[in-house]
Amino acid sequence: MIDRQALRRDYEVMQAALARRGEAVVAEGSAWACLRGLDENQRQLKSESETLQAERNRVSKQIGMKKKQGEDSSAEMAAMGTLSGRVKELDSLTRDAEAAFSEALLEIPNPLLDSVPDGSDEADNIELRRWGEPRSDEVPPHWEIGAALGILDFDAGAKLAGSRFTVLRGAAARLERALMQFMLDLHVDKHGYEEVWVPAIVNRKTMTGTGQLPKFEEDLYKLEGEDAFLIPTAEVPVTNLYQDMILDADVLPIRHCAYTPCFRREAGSAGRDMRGMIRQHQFDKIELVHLTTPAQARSDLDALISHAEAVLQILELPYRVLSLCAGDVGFSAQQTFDLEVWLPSQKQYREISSCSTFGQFQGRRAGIRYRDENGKPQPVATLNGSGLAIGRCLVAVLENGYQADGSITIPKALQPYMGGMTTIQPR
RNA sequence: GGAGAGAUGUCUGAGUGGUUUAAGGAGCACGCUUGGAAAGCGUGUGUAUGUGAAAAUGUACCGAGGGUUCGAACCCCUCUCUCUCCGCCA
Repeated sequence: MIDRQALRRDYEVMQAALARRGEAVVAEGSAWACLRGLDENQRQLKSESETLQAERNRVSKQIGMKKKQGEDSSAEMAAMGTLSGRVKELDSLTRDAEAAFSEALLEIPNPLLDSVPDGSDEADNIELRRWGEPRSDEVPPHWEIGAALGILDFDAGAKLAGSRFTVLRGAAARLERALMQFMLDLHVDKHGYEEVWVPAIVNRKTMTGTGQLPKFEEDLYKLEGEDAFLIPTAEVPVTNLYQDMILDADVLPIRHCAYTPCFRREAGSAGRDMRGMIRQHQFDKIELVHLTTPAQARSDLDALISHAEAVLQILELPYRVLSLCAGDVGFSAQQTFDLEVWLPSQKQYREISSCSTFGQFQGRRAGIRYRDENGKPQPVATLNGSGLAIGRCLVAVLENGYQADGSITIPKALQPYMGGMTTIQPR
C-alpha cells in the first residue's frame, strides 16, 4: 500500500514510477487515476462529519449535566434529534467514501525503484552474473529420467488430484525431504535465521496484508464455505506473524525461514510447462523473510540473495542471477531478483528463486510497524525470497546429476540427508 | 458439533446509559529526595486521522460489524477469537 501523505506530496513522482509497470496501471479509469479524487472527497466529508459530531458531543454532555441537576432539557433534546439525523447521514456517506478510497488504494501496485531496468516482459530482464559450469551434453527431461528410475509418478498424481500434481516414490520422495532439511539447516545454522512453522491456510485479512488480495483472488485456492485460502507461499503467513504490531527497533532485523507447501491455481498459465513438475498446483518451498528498517533494506536484500545463492552453490547447481524489468516485477514488490538454475534437458536457465524487496508497502498494508529514533511508529520494510523452491530444485538435481547409465549422482551436501546414498540407481 | 464463561490501554483490573476527559494498581520515562541506591513524592506515558508554522486542538478507537438512544465500553443483533466441560478425532 502506498503512503497516503506521499500521494498528496509526491503525486507526479509516484505516477511516473507506477507508469513504468505499464501505462494501464495509471490509465484513465484505473484505481490510480481515481485515487486522488477519492482521497479529496473522503477527507472533505470526514471533516464536515467531524464538525457535526463535535457539536453533538458538546450538546449531549450539556443534556447530561442538566438532567443530573434535575433541569429541563427537552429543547436541547429536540434540537439534537435533527442534528443527530444529519450526523448519521453524513457518517454513512463518509464511511462509503472511506471504503471506496481504501478499495482503490489496495489496487495500486508498489511504485518501482529507479534501479529497476525498463522493459515490458521477461525478455527485457537483465542478467547480472552466472555461477558454475552448465553441462552442455544431451540430458533427457526429468520426467523421463524419473519415470525410468520409477521415482516420479505423474499418472498417479493425475489420478489422485488432476493435472499438475505428481507423486514421488522412493528416492525422489526422500530427496524432496532431504532438500527441505538441508536448506532449513543451512539457513538456521549458517545464516542465522529463526525457523518457523506456520499454517498453510490463512484468512482474508492475512492474504490482503502481503498483497495477494484483493487483486489476485483467482490465483488462489479458496476454501468452500469459509473466507480462507490455501497459501501460495510462506511469505503470507510468515510476514503476517507481525500483523498489527508495533515492534521495538532493537528486535530488527527479524529473519525467518520456513518450510510450507504452496498452492497455486496457475489460472493464467494454461498450457505452460504441462509436462513434468516445473509448474505444479502444490509444491514445497523454503522461504526466507526479512523484516527490517527502510534504511537497512538494501543491505538486507543483498544478504537475502546471497543466502539463496549459497544453496545452489553448495549443491553445485549452475545458475544465473537476473534483475527483473519493470514489466515483470510483481504487484507488491519494489524490485525483484530471480535466481535461475540450469536445466540441461531444456538447455536453459529456469527460475528457482525470486528475491524481492517491498519497501514499506507490505508493512503499511499489514500494519507491521516499528518505533523509529523519535519513538514514532513507522511501517517496517519487508523482503522475502525462496531459499529455494524444492520441487524445481529436485528437478535440477535429477537433470544435473544425470549419468549416461541413467543413474543420478547425489550432491555431496545432500548425501547425509539421504542416509548416505551417493547415487540413485534404477530399481 | 453441544453447553457455559470471557475479550477493556504496555500489563493487571474497575466500570452495566450522561462531568469516564476509561478509576485504582503495576510497569516505563523524567524530575524531586539521597553520599549512592531503594523506598517515598511529583509529572508524564496509546493508535489512527484532520486543522495548524508551532503550541495546541477536533474526531474515531474498550475483540469486529450493525442497531436502539439526544447521548453507548455499558442495552439489542450478527460475527470472530480465547478459556472450561462434554462429544469426536491424528
